[in-house]
Amino acid sequence: MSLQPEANINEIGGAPEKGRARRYRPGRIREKNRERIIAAAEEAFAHHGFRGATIQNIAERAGLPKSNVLYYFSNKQRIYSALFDDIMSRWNAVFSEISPDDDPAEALETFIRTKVEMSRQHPMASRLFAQEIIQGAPFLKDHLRTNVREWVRGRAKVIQQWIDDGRMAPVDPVQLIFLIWSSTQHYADFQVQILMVENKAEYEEQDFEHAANFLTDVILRGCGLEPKTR
Amino acid sequence: MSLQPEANINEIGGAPEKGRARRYRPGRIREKNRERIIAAAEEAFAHHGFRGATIQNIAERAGLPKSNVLYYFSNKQRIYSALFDDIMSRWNAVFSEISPDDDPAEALETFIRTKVEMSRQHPMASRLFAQEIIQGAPFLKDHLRTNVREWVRGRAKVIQQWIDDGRMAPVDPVQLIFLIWSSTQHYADFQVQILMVENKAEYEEQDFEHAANFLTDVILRGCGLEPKTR
DNA sequence: GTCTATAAAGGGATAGAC
DNA sequence: GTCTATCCCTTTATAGAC
Repeated sequence: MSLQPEANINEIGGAPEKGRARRYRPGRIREKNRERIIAAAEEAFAHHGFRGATIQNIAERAGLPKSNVLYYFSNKQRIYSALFDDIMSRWNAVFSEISPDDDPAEALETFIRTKVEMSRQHPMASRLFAQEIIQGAPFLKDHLRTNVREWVRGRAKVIQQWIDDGRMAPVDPVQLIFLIWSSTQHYADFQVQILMVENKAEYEEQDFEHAANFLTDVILRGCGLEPKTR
Repeated sequence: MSLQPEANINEIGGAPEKGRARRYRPGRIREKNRERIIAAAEEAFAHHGFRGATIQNIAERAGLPKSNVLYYFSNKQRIYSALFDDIMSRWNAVFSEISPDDDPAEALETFIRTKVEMSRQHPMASRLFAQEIIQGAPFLKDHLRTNVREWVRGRAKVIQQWIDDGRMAPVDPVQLIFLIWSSTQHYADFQVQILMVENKAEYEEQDFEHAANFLTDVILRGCGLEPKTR
């Protein structure tokens, strides 16, 4: 994610060191290290929250000395913020492109399945986000109040239009969005509980399909719709 | 919670200090302080997780000096564990007394409404529990693997019986329990997000009723049932 | 039972050698 | 760009005066 295209801007300005034919582009190590730190930080913060996570721990996970981490990100907060740039943009992309002309069942099913898929592919990101919200959203409060709020209002409007057109049962659109968020994210955030209850060491591919099918069935039927797929 | 009945055991052994007619029972201050610490710790741990919370912060919230907190609970872990005694027992009581003879719609509706009510009355407890699970359940793993697992199996069995008797749609009982957990706890755990999106400073009484009505409608209909109340 | 003092360890962040 | 050494602060926990 956020990898730049092959032709790197840095190549233009960078003087090849002492004329030797180096195979590295300038900034390449930088990029790689930043990514390793980002990945390590996602785990650390998801595991312990902002205060509980330590730079030392992030450095260890990234396989770098502590001061190296602080060389790339000048302080703890910068690391934390950097994580949410990726997360929020991914997050925003789901269910954004709906219109009143779409088929409600199809659109909602895609929304649910995409969210379950995100829980599968980015569980750490989901947990990190959950931590931030549970802790009172100190860093994301503004973002929630503006961007997320607008996003929800936009989607709710479309759902309300479907209801007004008699194409689905009259349920509160905003609550419906909350229901889909909570039920799908649960598979990432409460993974340990689910695994313990189901007596498994880890998820299998079919578990997510099963979960997505279940949620699609119940929620769509709950909205007076019939699932299209399968 | 966990308040003992009026006749206090301690009264038997306690010598009334210097013969004066004291109005305190021995151990009464102790009890009161313990409760204040418990309440303060719930907030602190819910806010910052185990590592992120500090004894200093708990002491401040409780209005006691730090060493006083460590006098009552010998270390940080003891405070943390003590919290879950209360939480897990409350938690266990909900939806426990169901039988295959019960009406599915009525039983599920009660389950949903009780859980929403718990989110309203004990949001800190819910957040604390969520934190613990997201962080990998280091303290509750055993409890999940044994008690919670058995609890879910028992309830799922009853739901499955309802399905086999043709009294509700054939949905996965365990997934249904997860759905009800996640969707109801969401109102406590993600409170900040919900408030920001709905542009409110705090919840009002009607919000919870509205949420409970919505969830009852959608989930019961999703299970091929009709809500009884209202 | 309460509180001050303090030991011992760990945390974030910076300076500066390489 | 990398890494060691280090400063300074906070944290947990204990000792011991009151």
